[in-house]
Amino acid sequence: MFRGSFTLTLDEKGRLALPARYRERLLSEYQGQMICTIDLHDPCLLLFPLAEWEEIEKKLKSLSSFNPQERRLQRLLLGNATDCEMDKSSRILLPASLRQHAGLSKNIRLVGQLNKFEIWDEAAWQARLCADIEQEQAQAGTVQLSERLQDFVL
Amino acid sequence: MFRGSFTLTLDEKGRLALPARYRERLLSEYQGQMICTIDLHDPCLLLFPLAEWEEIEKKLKSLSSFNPQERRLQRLLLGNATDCEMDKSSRILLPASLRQHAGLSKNIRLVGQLNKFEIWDEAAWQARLCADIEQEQAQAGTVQLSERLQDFVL
DNA sequence: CACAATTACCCACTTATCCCCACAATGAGA
DNA sequence: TCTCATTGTGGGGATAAGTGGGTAATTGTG
Repeated sequence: MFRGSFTLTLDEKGRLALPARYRERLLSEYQGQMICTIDLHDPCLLLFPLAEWEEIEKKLKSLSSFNPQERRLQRLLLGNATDCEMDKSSRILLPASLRQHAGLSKNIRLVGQLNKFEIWDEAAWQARLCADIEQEQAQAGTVQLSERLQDFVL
Repeated sequence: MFRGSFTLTLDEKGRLALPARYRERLLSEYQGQMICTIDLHDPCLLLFPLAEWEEIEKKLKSLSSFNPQERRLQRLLLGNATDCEMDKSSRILLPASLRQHAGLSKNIRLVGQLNKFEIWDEAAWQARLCADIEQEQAQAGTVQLSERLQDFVL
């Protein structure tokens, strides 16, 4: 599982060098096959090892072609999913369209999220981080928690 | 399974060159036999490998000839289904009637959707993409999700 | 049967992608 | 502090992909 966050740089060709600490694992466990797609709710990209992504595809497959909401989900996630194979320098090439979606500039933040990574523009990430912490503190004890969070123990 | 999206161009003869990354698979696995038909809900075409299309035909076969809605579905999908065999340059010829239905101009977007591709006019695809993302973000947490989506985890 | 229109094949050109190498930056160990 | 090893970054050039158009073959129609 992936965790932690890393600052990286996107070079002029749109390539991203993955942190050295993940390389061996991504190569041996997943043959360096990665899938990158957009996030639906935040201005960032999602980077999955292929095997993990295929789990998502299984779920997407069972959604209805006639329910507009489910179809939209399929179209957005699948339509933007791009194969990104690691090159021999352990870099992946992010297509221009995806870079644009997440507003990626040169400074990138790669965030480990269990079965995937999130790819943020560094500035957007910082802003979001501050906003999230603020909101979490502001609403402490005041807002109705979801059922799952009711029983969440750290 | 197919995923990802590609910008392609329709030439003056109405031919579409399929992305190189799929060619080998479409040839070896499906002998280059494709079926193209219209989509019922969006201004785009659907492109199936023949073997995958035959699965759809099985389902269509089991629909009632007396239920108007089901009959309509049969008529639209089957009536517009066209054989499109890949030529030796891995191109398919899209009939004028289908091109017209999807409003295809020169710039095309081919979108992988598991067992099929969607074929969009690039401008229409962009517009739809923006609209979908907007809607997805706008309704976050506010709209009732379908049962399947309630527990959808990325 | 002949003609026209459409379709398939082939070749050539332009553009983009991938592979490789080189250098810069960083950190560890002697 | 110097040296070496590893990681991060940049870019040139080979190769393949995408595209356009000429010509031959096939189909359909009068």
